[in-house]
Parts: sequence; C-alpha cells; structure tokens
Amino acid sequence: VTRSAQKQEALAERLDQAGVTASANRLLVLEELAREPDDATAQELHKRLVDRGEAIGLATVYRALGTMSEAGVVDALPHGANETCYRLCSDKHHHHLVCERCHRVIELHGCPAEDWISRRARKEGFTVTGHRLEVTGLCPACRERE
Amino acid sequence: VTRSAQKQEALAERLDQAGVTASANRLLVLEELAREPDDATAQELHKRLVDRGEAIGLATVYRALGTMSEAGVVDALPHGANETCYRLCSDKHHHHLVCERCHRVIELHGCPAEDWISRRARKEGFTVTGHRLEVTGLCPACRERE
DNA sequence: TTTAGTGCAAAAGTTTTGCATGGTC
DNA sequence: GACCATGCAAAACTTTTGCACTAAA
Repeated sequence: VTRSAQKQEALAERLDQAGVTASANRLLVLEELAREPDDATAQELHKRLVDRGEAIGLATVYRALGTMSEAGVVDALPHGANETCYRLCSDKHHHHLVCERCHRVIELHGCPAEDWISRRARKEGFTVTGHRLEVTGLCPACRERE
Repeated sequence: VTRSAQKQEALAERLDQAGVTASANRLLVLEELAREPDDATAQELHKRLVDRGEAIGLATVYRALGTMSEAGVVDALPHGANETCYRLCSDKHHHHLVCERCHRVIELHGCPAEDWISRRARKEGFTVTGHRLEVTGLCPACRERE
C-alpha cells in the first residue's frame, strides 16, 4: 500500500505543478494511465476503471483527459482516423516509436531535428511552438508473427 | 479548359501509377484537393463539390479519400482529436509546418531525422515502416494578429 | 457477365454538452 | 455562498456499412 500511496502522491504533485486540481477522479484516470505501458483511449481507460469497481462516468474520463492533456500532464496521440490515444509520458522532451500492429510504444529521448526546424521555420517566417516526431514500425514480436 | 484538362490528366496518371482506378468521382475529389493549398476534411471537400453543383455522395468522398490515402496518393493528417484532414502533397519525402491558428501548411523538404531514427529503432529491434514530423507554429499573419 | 464504383439511408462509434447534484474552500 | 467537479442522458458529429443500382471491362 505504501508503494502505491507514494505513486499517487507523485501523480498528484504532477497535477498540482501543472495547475490542475488533483481531484479523486483525475487521479484515478492518471493512475490507470500509469499502469499502461503503451497508450489507451478514453473508452478503454473508462472500461478498466469500471471493471475494477470504480464508479466513474465516461464523460468524466473524457473531461479529465482533456484537462490534463491541455495542461501537458498527458500526451494525446491521434492514432487512427477516429480515436485519440492518451499516454503518460516522461517530462523530458522525447518522441515516440510505435508498433503499427500492437501499439506498443517506446519513448525516444533526445531530438535530431531541433536545429533543422528552427532554421526552416525562420526561413518561412513562422514562430515555432512545438513539434512531434512519430516513428512507426514493427516491434520484434510482431515482425516474428508476419 | 486546356490547362485544367492537362491538370486532370496529370492527376489521373497519378492514380494509375498508384494502382487506383481513376474514376470520375475520385478525380473530382482529387481535383478539389488540388485547389486547396492547405488541408481539408472529407466533409469540407464534399460540401465544396456539392456547392459547385457536383452530384456526389458523402460516402463516396470518404471512400475515395480512404482508397487514395491508402495508395499513398494523398496524405492523411490526424489533426484535432476527432477529424482527419487530407492533403495532396508532393511525391518527395517531406514534412509539414502547420500554423496552429489558421491551418496554413508549408511543406518542408528534406529530413533531419533519418539516420537518428534508424539508429534508435535498430537498438530497440524495431523495423521502421515510416515516420512523420509535424511542426506547429504561428504563421507571420497570425502572429501579427496576436 | 462479372467486377468495381456509387447513392442513399441507416447504423455505429466517439466525443461533447446541458443540467441538476454534491463537495470543497 | 461561490466555485469546481461529476453523473447521467441526450445530442452532435464523424465515419462506416448494407443494399440496390449502375457503369465499365
């Protein structure tokens, strides 16, 4: 219990620092997201919480994810055409390597593009506010199965 | 008329080369996409065609965009959480610089990340199938307006 | 004649919203 | 009391699908 209490504490602090009230429900969603090594949709997270016996509404999960992703606490990855996946990531700048079959996600730290981006953007007169590099591929397990 | 006929010809050839039958409706959608300097959703494209007097169903536009983006003739950019934008891009490998306010899109040719990606992916045992770099920012006009 | 494309309407799915309620500072 | 978070159900939207029909190879 101590271990998970500590974890919850850390997540709550993360919300605080981002200026988001650490409500019980937001913590539930965040905790559930922390258990997921890859990414998950709002619907999936809601189902897991309900299956686990938590009484939380679907709309609340959507609102929590919306608030938290806006605050930068979770990442929103537009995956397929029609659904958004969420992920609890490290704070440091990083990118994603995603298996296109099983959705396994690996964080890639560092960034090879920063200089290039600022150079190109300056040339176009743009002010850069951010960037995202998504690499798709097949993870070892899925390549086997091919 | 000659000019636009030539253009249509070129688009038809692009479909052929991708192994997609160049039906009249697919050409309509492709033509409409060619007029759009930035990107557009299926709904927007359909509306423009209908407003222009074309009799084409919404489902057909969706099917056309699905087929053509699968064949690599058009790019699908998952924009917001819930809608996919499509774009007719150059064939060469490139990335996008998108204004987060007005959605103006600029193609950035070249790629600063290829070596880095293959190095990192190899380390993880992944086989890379593709990557996408999206840079967001403010275009000169929108920065003025701030 | 057989296959691929299309229109239309219905269906499926995801996400958002209105409103009343409950909790917290 | 003021404000924020929530539950629930309805609504809004985007996208997909079933089916009948048409056009083309």
